[in-house]
Amino acid sequence: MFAIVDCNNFYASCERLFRPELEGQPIVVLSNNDGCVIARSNEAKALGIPMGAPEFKFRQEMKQKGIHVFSSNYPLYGDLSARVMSVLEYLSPNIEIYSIDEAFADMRGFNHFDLNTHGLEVREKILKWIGMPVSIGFGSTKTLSKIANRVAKKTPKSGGVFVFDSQQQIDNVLKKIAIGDVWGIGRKWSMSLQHCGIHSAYDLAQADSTWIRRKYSVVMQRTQRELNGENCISIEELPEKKQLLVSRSFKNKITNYQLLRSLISGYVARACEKLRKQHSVASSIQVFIRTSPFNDSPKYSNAGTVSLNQYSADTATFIKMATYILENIYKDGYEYQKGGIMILDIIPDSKQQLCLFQPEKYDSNARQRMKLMDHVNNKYGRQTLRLGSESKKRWYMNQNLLSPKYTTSWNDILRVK
DNA sequence: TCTGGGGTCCTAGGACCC
DNA sequence: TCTGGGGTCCTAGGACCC
Repeated sequence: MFAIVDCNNFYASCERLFRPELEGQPIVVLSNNDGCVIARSNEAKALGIPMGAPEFKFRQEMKQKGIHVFSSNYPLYGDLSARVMSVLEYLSPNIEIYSIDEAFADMRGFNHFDLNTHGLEVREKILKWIGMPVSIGFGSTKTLSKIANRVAKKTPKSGGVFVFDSQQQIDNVLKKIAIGDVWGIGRKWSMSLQHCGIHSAYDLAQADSTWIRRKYSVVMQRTQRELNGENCISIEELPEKKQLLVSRSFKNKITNYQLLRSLISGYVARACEKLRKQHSVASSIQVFIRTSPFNDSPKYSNAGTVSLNQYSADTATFIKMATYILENIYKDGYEYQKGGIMILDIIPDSKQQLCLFQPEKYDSNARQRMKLMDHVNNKYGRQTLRLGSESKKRWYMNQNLLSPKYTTSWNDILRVK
């Protein structure tokens, strides 16, 4: 048995938490750079604001309809997420944090529990202690628990919790779930399946398995098996990242190499922080830059990768590599709209193969420096210590509608009269 | 004027090896 | 005239997720 806990309209709920007067009001949260809508409260959904809507196209409409619009505030969301996750130990000892607002729980061994009651209790705790509304679904596979979660969310009388218990009940629900709403079936596959007469989750469960495998892939076949109660996707506790990506769209188009370089350096620094935080090292880095795909100005996009013959997590080393790549792919005369870096070939620090001619893990001086830098930055805030090549402002983004960092910044703490 | 960011897994095809 | 069989590794691209 699995459970999935999913925060309702997470980002919108976070913004509402410190602005209780917004309860019942429509809210949307914008992507980085205030580009497009990435989260909506139920009220905003009801007013017809689509997911992914470009902000500038809907600005008038949102204003007119009295929708409260926020820039995304990741320090706030990250902190509230961590608080919600910490309460989940009351649900099960074995939790997999699946995304910022979702976690799976391994419910094996809970056979003698009344899962519905148990779920309702945990839901109540999270609501009371954190103020975050969540939905919880229980099913015999991850895919079925996702569907149970959907039922919990859409059925008010469920109280936010739904448990699949009989096959009859599963069949009845699956018949009502549109194929595109199944976890693992996206837009492309959904269209194709419907073309073949498969319209509901039930249809997919009943379809010929070898045909699914042949026409699509093992991936979809797995989803089908999961719908039929066969466990194919297991719980993984905090899997380490195999690649790390940091990329941003720029506030204004960039035509200046120096600025681009300093931003790219900042991205590298951020990625290396993440790398060290998960106690890993890596040997390759990729840098990419591109012009806007949306306008008529000349298009250019390029990327380059370099590898080291040694593993490292040293920011300076990776910045050097990134700069080398950038020098090679940068071309004058274009208006760059986006750039990013990817750290590849990541392995746990403890498992690295030492080099025959350099029988030391990455340079111990560098290691010391990074340790110090992380320590200072954890204590006094990001970029308190940074490398000279990094831009002072790491992101170069629009965030015109940003809410305070209520829970992570002393300066932003809520004042109560 | 203005269109997000960060991940995973699988497959096919090419280069290369013996 | 006729030119094998069995592998590995890497990369790019396409699907998916939140």
